[in-house]
Amino acid sequence: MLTDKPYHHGDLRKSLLAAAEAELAERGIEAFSLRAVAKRAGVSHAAPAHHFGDGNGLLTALAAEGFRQFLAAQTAREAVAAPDAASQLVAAGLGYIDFAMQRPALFRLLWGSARPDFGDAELGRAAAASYQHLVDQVTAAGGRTVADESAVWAMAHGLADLLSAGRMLSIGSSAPGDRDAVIAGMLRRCLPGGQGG
Amino acid sequence: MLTDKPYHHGDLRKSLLAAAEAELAERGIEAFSLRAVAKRAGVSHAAPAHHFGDGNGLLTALAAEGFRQFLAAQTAREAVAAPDAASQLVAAGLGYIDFAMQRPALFRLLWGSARPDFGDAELGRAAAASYQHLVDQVTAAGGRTVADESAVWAMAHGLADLLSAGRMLSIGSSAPGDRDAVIAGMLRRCLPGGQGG
DNA sequence: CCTCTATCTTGACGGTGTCAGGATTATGGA
DNA sequence: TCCATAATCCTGACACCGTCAAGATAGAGG
Repeated sequence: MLTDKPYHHGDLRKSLLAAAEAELAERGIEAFSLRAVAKRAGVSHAAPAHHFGDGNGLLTALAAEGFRQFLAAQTAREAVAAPDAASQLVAAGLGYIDFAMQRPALFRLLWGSARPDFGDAELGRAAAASYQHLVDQVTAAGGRTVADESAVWAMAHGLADLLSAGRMLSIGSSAPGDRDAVIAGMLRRCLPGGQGG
Repeated sequence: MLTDKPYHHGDLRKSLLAAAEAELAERGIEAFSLRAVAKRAGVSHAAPAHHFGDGNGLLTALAAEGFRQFLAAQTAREAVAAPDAASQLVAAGLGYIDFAMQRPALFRLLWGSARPDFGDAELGRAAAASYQHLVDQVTAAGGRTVADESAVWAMAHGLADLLSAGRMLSIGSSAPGDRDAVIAGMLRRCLPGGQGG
């Protein structure tokens, strides 16, 4: 059928995920509305239930996809960085922060929301893959202790959270090139082999 | 009148703030309900409006009070730390993280929510005081650059956010004493005078 | 004592998530 | 080809939510 509004959507699941991310970006996680997502996708208010169960189910699926893109942002930076382990680890941190600044709403969903079900298998795999990547990078850079691993992570995450929320204006308002250099310097302070810990 | 339910509450404003924090801790910011706060305070659903305007107004007032306690958590750690500037700065970081772990919901309200009105005068003062304290501490410790200031902040904030959300189990699950030592070591990596930046 | 104001309640409105039941379309075996 | 079955989507309903309007009650000041 080629009417204006076919009863079956085609790929509603994908459309709903895209609409959900757009709604998230425009209204924020705290004003997220399942009915608004359905309306944006041009579908009835109860349609999402057949694909995701409830609102948290939709956000769980979106978070799983988000974690994959989060990891991709890190590997994208690594691909254009120097091949030594330290540079690769710094590049991963820059990718971590890229993602947070370019898609702050999604970053919030991944790290600052209780709505996704982190017991979900698919989300669990995506999140674990992203964590494993961190561990591998730190190990390759000579990290041995828990502090080695946690330090770079916390530094990258702290910068990502503060910058994406617009709370760290001193760095956030500078030009991207300068910003990268400053951030890289801070990440390097946390590389394995630092004092303490 | 000494009946069971006097028409006037006495200090409803304070009761509502306490009820709001309890609701926040139990249900999270994303499920925060103004009516539930009113019910917990034993008052009608529209009563909060007379003291705070709307829901965001209540959360704005709660955030202002939260920032004061946030700063107090830092100075409490400083009071029992060595007097040199570096130790004081590390102590402030430990207090930052104490607050996040002991009152995660409130920490989320301060740093991860769009609901408080950060243009509000009282909240602005409280937040600025907390930021100024950081700047003073870093300056006293010999910090000169933006990176000096941002590095300790980001490290403390990253640890606080990840630990309070239960995402950094390697450190979060260890005993408080050991945890403090590890965290202090990581904070020291970010002290002014570090390489880079 | 009486008025004025602050405080709190009740009632209503539209919006939201979720469930039940019905309508429409695709699928796969006869 | 035809039809039963499943998948997909819609309509309607319910309780809860935030907010506004209007009324009731209590305190404060002349």
